[in-house]
Amino acid sequence: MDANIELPQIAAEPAERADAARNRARILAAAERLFAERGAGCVSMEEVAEHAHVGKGTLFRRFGSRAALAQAVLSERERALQESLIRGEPPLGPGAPPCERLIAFGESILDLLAGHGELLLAAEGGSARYGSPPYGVHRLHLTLLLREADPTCDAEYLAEALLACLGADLFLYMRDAREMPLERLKAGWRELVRGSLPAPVGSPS
Amino acid sequence: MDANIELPQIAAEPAERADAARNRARILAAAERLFAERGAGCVSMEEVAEHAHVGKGTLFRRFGSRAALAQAVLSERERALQESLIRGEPPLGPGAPPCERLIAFGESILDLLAGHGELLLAAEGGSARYGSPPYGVHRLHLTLLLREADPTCDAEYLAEALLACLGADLFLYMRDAREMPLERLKAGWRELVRGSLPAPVGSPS
DNA sequence: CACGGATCCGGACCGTGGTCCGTTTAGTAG
DNA sequence: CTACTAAACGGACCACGGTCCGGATCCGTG
Repeated sequence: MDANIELPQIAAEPAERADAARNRARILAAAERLFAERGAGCVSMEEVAEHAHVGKGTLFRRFGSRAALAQAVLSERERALQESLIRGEPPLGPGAPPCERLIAFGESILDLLAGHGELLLAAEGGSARYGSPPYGVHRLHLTLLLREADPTCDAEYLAEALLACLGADLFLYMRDAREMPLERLKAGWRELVRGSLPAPVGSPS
Repeated sequence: MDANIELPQIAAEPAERADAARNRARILAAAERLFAERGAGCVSMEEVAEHAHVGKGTLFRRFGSRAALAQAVLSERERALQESLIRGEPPLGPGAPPCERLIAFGESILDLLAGHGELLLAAEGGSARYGSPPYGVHRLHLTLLLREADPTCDAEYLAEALLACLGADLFLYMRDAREMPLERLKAGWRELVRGSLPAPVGSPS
C-alpha cells in the first residue's frame, strides 16, 4: 500500500506536515477500498471521509473534487501506463511504427477501462477530463505519433477526436447498453486508427 | 413563440389538462429566455421555476431533469435537422453519396454547436446523452450511411465513435480552450469521415 | 349546477458536492 | 519546556438537482 504518490510536485514545496500525510494516506486507502467494494458511483464523498476518520473539509482540502480523488486513486496505474509509453517495450513503447503504437495505446486504454471503467468515469466526470494531467499526456502522445505517421494531417485535432472515442462514458455505454464485447471495441479502434492514417507502404485492395 | 412541441407523443395519451399545457408553455418560454440571456450553465432549475411562476415540483414533473428541459428547448431545432436529414436537399438529405451526406451531417451538428453549445452541453450532461431520442436518430442515420458506403465495416461501432467526436463537451473544449476555429473543426471532421470510408472510386495520391 | 375522481400543483424536504471559518495541532525558535 | 506561527482540521453551512405528498384544480357525468 505505497501511497507516496506526488506526481504534480515539481517545484520544491515547503514539505508536508506529518498529520497531513497520514490523513492523505488514510483517505486514499478508504477511497480505494470503498470504490472497489461498491463501485465508484455508489460512494459519496462523505462516506469516504467517515471511513477515513477524517472530516469532509479535510478530504476536499486534500483532493479538491470528486474527480480529482478518483484520479488520485488511479494515479499508480496511470503512472505505469505512461512509463510503458515512454520506456516500455514495443509496440506500446518506442521502436514500433507509429500506427502500431497508436493501436497499442488504444488497446491499453480499453483494457484499463474494462477493469476500472466506473472509476475512470468518475475521474472524467463533468468535463474535468480535458485539462487533467493524464489527458494532457495522452493528447501529446497521440499528437506526436500522428504527426510522425503523417506530417500533413491535423494531428492536434485528430488526437482530440481519437481520444473522444476512448472516453469512459462512451465505453461503458457501448459495453453495457449496446453489449459490445471488448474484442469488438478493440477491432473498431484498430480500424479507426488505420483509417486516420495514410496507407503505410503499398496500399493493397 | 410556438410551444406546442410534443415530439415523444406517439401513443394516444389521455390528453393534457389545460393548466398543465399552460404551465408547460410558461416553463419553456422562461427557460428559453433565461438560457439565452445568461447561458445555460448559469441558470438553476429553481430560477426557471420562479420566472415561469410555477413550483419546482411542477417543473420536474413536466420535464424530469435538467437535461430533458434543455432537450425540450432545443427540440424545435432538432426536429428541423431531422426533417432535413430525411426529406431535405442533398447533400444533407437523400440523393448525395453517403460520404457527402456524412460530411454534411457533421457540419450541421458543428453549426448547431457553434450557435448553442452550452445548451447542447446541458442537454447531454451526465451521460444523459446516450439514450436520448436525438442521439438514437443520429446514431441510426450514421449507421445506415456507413453501412451503405462500406458494407464490410462495423457500422454500429463507427457510428458511436464518430458521434463521440461531435459531443458538446469536446466541441466547447476545442473551441474555447484550444482555440480551434469552426472551420478547422469542420475540416477535421471531413478528414475523419473520409478516413473511415474506403476510397469511393479510384484512389488518387 | 353539483358532484366526484383523476390529474396536477407547489413548496417543504432530502442527499450530495463543495465551501468557510473558528479551533486545534505540528513544527520551530529561544 | 514554553511560546509562537503557519498549517491543517472538521463539521456547520450553502446551493443545487431531484423527490414527495397533502391540498387545489380541472373536467366529464348526471
